[in-house]
Amino acid sequence: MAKRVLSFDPVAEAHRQWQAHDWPHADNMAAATSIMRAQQIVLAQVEQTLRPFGLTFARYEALVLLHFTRKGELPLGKMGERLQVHPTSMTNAVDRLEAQGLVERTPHPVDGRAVLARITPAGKHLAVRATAALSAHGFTELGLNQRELRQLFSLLRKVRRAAGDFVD
Amino acid sequence: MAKRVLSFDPVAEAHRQWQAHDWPHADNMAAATSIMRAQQIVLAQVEQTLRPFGLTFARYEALVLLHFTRKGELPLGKMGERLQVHPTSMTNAVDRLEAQGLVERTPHPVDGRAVLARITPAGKHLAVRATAALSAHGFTELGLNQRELRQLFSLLRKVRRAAGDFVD
DNA sequence: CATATCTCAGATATACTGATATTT
DNA sequence: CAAATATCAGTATATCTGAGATAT
Repeated sequence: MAKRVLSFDPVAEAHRQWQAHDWPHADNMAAATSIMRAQQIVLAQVEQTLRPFGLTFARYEALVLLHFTRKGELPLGKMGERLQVHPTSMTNAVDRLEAQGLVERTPHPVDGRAVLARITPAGKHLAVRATAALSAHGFTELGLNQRELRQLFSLLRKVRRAAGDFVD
Repeated sequence: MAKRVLSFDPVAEAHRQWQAHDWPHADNMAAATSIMRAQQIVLAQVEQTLRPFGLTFARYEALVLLHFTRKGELPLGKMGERLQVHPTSMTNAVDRLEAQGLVERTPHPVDGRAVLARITPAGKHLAVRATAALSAHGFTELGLNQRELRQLFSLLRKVRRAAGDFVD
């Protein structure tokens, strides 16, 4: 990574350009671009924090999802649905987690088509340790106070709902 | 993609779990997770919109950056710095844009080490058309009013500043 | 000589398409 | 038989590491 710090806000600069060129929806473009760029930055920090644990963010998400499930197991299809990833990507992620001894595949008790991924004791242990590391870096250094954090969550929730992430 | 709509908000559900397990910084985790997931959704829409133009979001960003530059040209290094991508990724992106006839490489007039990427007339034309398409979909369907858009921009700007995206 | 800019080769991660086996 | 679930093979994209070429 270049990792260089700019002396100006690139999104604000782009916003000025969109307005100067009379391109429509400049505020929308700026908000969307902000989401993209903030994610890029947060993801880079998160992946750096997870690397010593041998986890990517995608695999960490899968592991924590299982950890938070009552029986510690879910069909791969449900996991992909929840994490919004392609079925083949889920197969791949579980392949890797299984190779690391963090989850294991077991047959579904009633639906012979489905396969369950179940988190192992080692997987639970790593999920806790990795989350503690993220709490110490990455995920907690957003620079917002509690009111702002909740405001941000609320706004992005609207975005996600409008985009069809969920219905309620 | 699974493209299935959940009947609950997965981030809110995770937030409940973090609180129930007494994991610290639950509000921070929820906000960060919201950023990741919103980006995932917006990016998918954007890439779908750009596909007919033969562009990915990464290449679109590079193209628009050149389009917004006075002379329509920039050294690859500056582009990578601005877009926060690895030098080799920039080389790769310009390779593809050049193969599509949207940019061309020219030697830097004074610094023999540097290479300029310059947007072509075809590149400018495509940048305008692709942006119009994004204005009609993806980037504009955030589901927020103007006040909310600016609030979101402002909050994410704080996040980006705290993460060292820029200084002002 | 040390640094900066770009490129190339190789490795890894994710995603998508299309096809297939199995079960419902 | 049609639909659902998971997997596999092959392809594409993007990222990163490490090395090297050229210029400052």
